[in-house]
Amino acid sequence: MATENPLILKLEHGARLTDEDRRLLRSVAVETRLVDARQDLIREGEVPDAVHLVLDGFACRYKMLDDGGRSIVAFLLPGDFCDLHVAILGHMDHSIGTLAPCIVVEIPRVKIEELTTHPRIARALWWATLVDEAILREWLVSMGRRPAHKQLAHLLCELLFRLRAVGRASDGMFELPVTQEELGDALGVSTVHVNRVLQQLREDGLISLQGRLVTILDLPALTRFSTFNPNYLHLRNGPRDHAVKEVQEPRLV
Amino acid sequence: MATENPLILKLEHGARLTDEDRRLLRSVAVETRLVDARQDLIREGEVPDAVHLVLDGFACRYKMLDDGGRSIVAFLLPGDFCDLHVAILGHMDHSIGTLAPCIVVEIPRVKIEELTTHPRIARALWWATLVDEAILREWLVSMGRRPAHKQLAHLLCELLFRLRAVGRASDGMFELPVTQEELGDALGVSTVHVNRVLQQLREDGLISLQGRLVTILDLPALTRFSTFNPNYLHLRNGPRDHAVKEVQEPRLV
DNA sequence: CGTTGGTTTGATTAATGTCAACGCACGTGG
DNA sequence: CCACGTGCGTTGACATTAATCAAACCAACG
Repeated sequence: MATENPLILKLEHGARLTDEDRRLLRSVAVETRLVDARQDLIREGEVPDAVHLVLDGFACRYKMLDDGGRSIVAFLLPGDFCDLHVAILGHMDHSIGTLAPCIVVEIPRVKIEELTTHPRIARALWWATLVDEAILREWLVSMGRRPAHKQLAHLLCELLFRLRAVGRASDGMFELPVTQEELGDALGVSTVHVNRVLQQLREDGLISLQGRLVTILDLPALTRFSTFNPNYLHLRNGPRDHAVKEVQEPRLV
Repeated sequence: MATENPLILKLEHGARLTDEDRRLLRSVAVETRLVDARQDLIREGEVPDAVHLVLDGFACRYKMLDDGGRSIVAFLLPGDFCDLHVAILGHMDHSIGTLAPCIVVEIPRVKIEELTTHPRIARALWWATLVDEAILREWLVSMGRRPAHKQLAHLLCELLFRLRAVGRASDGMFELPVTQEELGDALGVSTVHVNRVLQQLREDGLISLQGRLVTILDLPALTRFSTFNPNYLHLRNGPRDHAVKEVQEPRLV
């Protein structure tokens, strides 16, 4: 099922979708576009009127600093929206760029408005936004209170869970098409330090790296080491676990 | 106008409210409750069904770490919602506690749903959520890429702008009823270091501290020093600038 | 007064940054 | 097929930032 639309796979965690919902969601992901690695999808200050959705690849939100440094504040994985919100905020306060080659869709704003007339989809999109926020909070905790090796270990756990939720990881293995410099920009740490910390995790037998393929060798140990608790991702236990009992839909908006 | 309902003052930055909207918003802020300093409003894991709104005082979102440390991931100022979202996510992935004595309102979920049937209010609440997210991103940048003194300076600039937006700061002065330990928990820095960094800012003539009263002595210099750019707060230039031309209301939800 | 919570100081150590160089794989043009 | 350039990973020596530990200090308050 790894080739199923990652958006749907993801949103299933946020709301109980009907076949009709799924059909509708599939219909927005038709006019795909292939974008090279290291291309900007949107830049800080711009006012786009379409919403970008990543269907495949690896992208990020980032801010440039005046000293030329870059701070990556989020990784965007298959199924992630880039700028669902920007219509309300007016202009982008950060940029979005690909890290690896990506398949993206540009969804016109009217289409989004149409989607959100469907209560379960609207709820799922809210859910996705709020999970993004929860991830930001957890990154802040990592950045502020965890030493670099635990921070990196925590990030790898998060990526494993998020990628698994969209069928992009299996058996503790996933692709991380990112340079150590980019990792450093996400961790707030120098490239040199990323390299050393990575070595330590390998020496400790927690992970292995073959090219850009990450293998989590001992997830329980890595989880313990980084004090990772997946609660903040608000995923259902099993992906697509339809056996969970029905919850009311509190149409917040 | 500093005693006007801070929620309304804040939301005016996010949408063009009508008198009717304002009347409605005022009506939710009636059954206020006084909460002592250092009390939890909600704890991680709980599933509250009311929404908390801070009307006065100083609160924070935080997460506890297993080593006993605390990470403060947001400051909640007058006009800020604590948990507008939690209905959708199910359970809290962090706690919320007061730092100073607070006046809070608990708004039942139905009331929120009623509010969001009004398009301008719905839009304003979306806006508030997205600004919270933007603030998180900026904190992440600060944490990852700014040395502690710039990080602290940046935070003070942010607080000045946010408090000014709700009429709680004037002339570059505002109350910061927070201990240095709590500041450290927010900056991801030890108490001792907060103290030293604070001294430096005072020695450099950028700020002054009399008790819990912060005075920004040289805002342009502090802004430059911390590379603060208020864009991410998405405030209108002048508070309540009704001269701005009408923008369409993209009822996202 | 003595206690308590918060701030301040100094000495020492640990984490991470910076600079500089090297190695290695890959691709490209001669 | 080879020489070279380029991007990325790796290493070592050294500098800086911030953590830790411990103590002193200070004001508020019962």
